[in-house]
Amino acid sequence: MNFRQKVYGIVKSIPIGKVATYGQVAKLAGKPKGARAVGLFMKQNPDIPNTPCHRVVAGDGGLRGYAGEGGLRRKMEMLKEEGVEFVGDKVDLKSSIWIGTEK
DNA sequence: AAAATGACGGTGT
DNA sequence: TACACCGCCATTT
Repeated sequence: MNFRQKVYGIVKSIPIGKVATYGQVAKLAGKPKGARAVGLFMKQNPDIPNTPCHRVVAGDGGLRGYAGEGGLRRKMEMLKEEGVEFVGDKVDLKSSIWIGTEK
């Protein structure tokens, strides 16, 4: 499976009301340092209805960007609507971060 | 094949 | 805490 396929698969597994960081997704995909590549995939594939790229945020909880309509503003609204807790303009990671493949 | 780019992350100042 | 730099990865030109 290609790296980007893994990334999409992981992003699709993020539950509603939770978010994951680019670094976290990259790590789960097998590339702990591939956070940058993850963001690149999101930007180039925001049209995939099964890939909630808006649930992927930066390591500090800040929103880096969103290729869909409304940009970052819309992205934040969507997350809030799903139940993600916000602290100012950032996501409250300590309570809304997704524990991928948690065991 | 080589260089440039970008929705990142960590470290240093 | 805010800004600047460097290192990483995959894609695109």
